[in-house]
Amino acid sequence: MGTPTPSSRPARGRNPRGQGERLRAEVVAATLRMLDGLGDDQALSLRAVAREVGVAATSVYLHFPDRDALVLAALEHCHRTLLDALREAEAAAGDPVARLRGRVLVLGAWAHEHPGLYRVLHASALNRHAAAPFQEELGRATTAAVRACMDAGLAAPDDAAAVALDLRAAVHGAVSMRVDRPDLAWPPLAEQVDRFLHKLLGTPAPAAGKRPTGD
Amino acid sequence: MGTPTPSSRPARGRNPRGQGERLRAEVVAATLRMLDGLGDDQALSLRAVAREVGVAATSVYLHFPDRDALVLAALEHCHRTLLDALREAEAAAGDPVARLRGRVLVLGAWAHEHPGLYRVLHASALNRHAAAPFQEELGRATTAAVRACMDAGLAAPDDAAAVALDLRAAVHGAVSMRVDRPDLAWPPLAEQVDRFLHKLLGTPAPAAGKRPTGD
DNA sequence: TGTACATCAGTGAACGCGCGTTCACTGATGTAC
DNA sequence: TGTACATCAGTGAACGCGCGTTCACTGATGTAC
Repeated sequence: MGTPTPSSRPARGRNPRGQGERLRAEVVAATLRMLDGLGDDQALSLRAVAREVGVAATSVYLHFPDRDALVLAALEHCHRTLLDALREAEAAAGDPVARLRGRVLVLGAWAHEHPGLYRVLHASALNRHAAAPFQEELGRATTAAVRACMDAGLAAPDDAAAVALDLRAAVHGAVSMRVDRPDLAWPPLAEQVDRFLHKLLGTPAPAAGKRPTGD
Repeated sequence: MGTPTPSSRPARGRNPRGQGERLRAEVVAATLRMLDGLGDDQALSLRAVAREVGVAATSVYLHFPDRDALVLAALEHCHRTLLDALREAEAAAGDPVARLRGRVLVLGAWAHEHPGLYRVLHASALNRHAAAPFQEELGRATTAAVRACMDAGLAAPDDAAAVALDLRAAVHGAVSMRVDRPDLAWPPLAEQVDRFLHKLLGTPAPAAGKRPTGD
C-alpha cells in the first residue's frame, strides 16, 4: 500500500529523452520531505536525498552544482508554496479581519503539517540570505492586512507596521512553541490567535468558543 | 590578546591529583561556547570540544559516557544558569509589574548575548526531554508573576495561565525573530515588551520613549 | 533505407575527511609496610 | 627511611562509517547525410 519500503525501492527507470528535468523536481520534493523530517538543514545529506529518490548520488549533480544549491532550491520552492497558500487564504475570506485571520490560521496549519520545514525556514543559516525576499513579502502582506482592518474601522487606529510586527511576533511565538514541543498539550491555536487579534489590534471580541474556522 | 589562537593553544597541564573534576567543568564550558556559536546541537562534535579545551578526544570519556551525555550535561547547566538569572532579576524589582517586566527583559538580554544557545534550548531534539522541568519552571514562574500583577490590581483580572501563555508566546516570538535574523533592523525589544504588557495584561500604559530599563 | 555520430540521462568506483568510540598505554603522585 | 604498589589524569593509534565531490564511463535515443 502506498509507498514501498525503502529497501524495496522501485527500479526507477530513466526518464525519456528531453524529460531530464523531471528528476530535478523529484529531487527537490525528496529534499523537502527529508528537511521536514529532520527540522535541520545542516543534517541533510545529498547522499540520503539520492537514496530517497532511488538514484546514484552523482545524479543529483546533473541538476545542482553542490549540496547547498540543492537545499536553497528546495527552500525557495517552499517559500513560493507557502506564500501562495497565504494569499489564497486571504482572498477566500470576506471582511479585512477575516482575511487577516485567514492568513494567520493558514500559516499555523501549514506549520502544524510541516513542523520541520517551519523550523528550517526560520533557523537555517543557509536560508538567512535566500529568505530575505520571503520574509519581506510576509511582513509587507501582514502590515497591509492590518492596515486594511484599521481603514475599515474594524481595528483601533494605530501604527500599522508596529502592530503588524507585534502580531507576527506573537503568532510566530505561539506557532514555534507548538512546533518545538508537539508533545505538550497546547490549547487550540485559533483561540490564542483570536485573543491576539482582539488585544493587539483591538478587533471586536470573538464570540467565545464558537468562532467559525473558515467558510 | 586574551585567549590565544587555537593553533597556539596553551600547553594545558594535567590537573593535580584529586582535581580531575576540573576538566569536566572546562569541557562543559567549552561545549556551551561551541553550542552558542553553532546554534545547533546536532552540529557539535565531541572532537571539536576536546580540541577547544586542548585535550585528547578520549579524555572527554573520563567524564561523560558519550557525546549525547556531554550535550545534555551542558544544556542542564545552561537551564540552571538562566533560571537563576531570571529569579534574580525578578527579586531585584519592586512592584509586580516591574518584576514581571524584569524577568522578560533579562530573558531577552540573555538571548541577545547567547543567540545560539537560545536556539538550541528551544529547537534541540536531544533537549526535548531534558528541558521538560526547565520549561515547566519557566511557565510556572511566569504565570505566578502574571497573577501577582492581577492580584495587586495592576493588570486586568483574567485567566492568569492563559494570559501568561500569550505573553510567553509573544515574547518568545519577538526574541526568536531577533535571534534568527540578527542582521535586520529591529526596534528595541523593551518597547515591544512594554506594548505586550500593556495590551495583553492591561497594565498601565508605559510612558512613551522614556521608561527606565532597570534601577 | 542505412549508418555514423552527437546528445542525453544516469552510473560506479574512488578520493580524502572528520566523526564517535574502543583499546591498551603512560607517567606522575600518593600510600602501605 | 626506602620501596613496592595502587590510583589518578590523561594519551595516541586504530576501527569502521557516512559524507561531498570528482572522474571516466555506459547505453539508449535521436539526427545528419
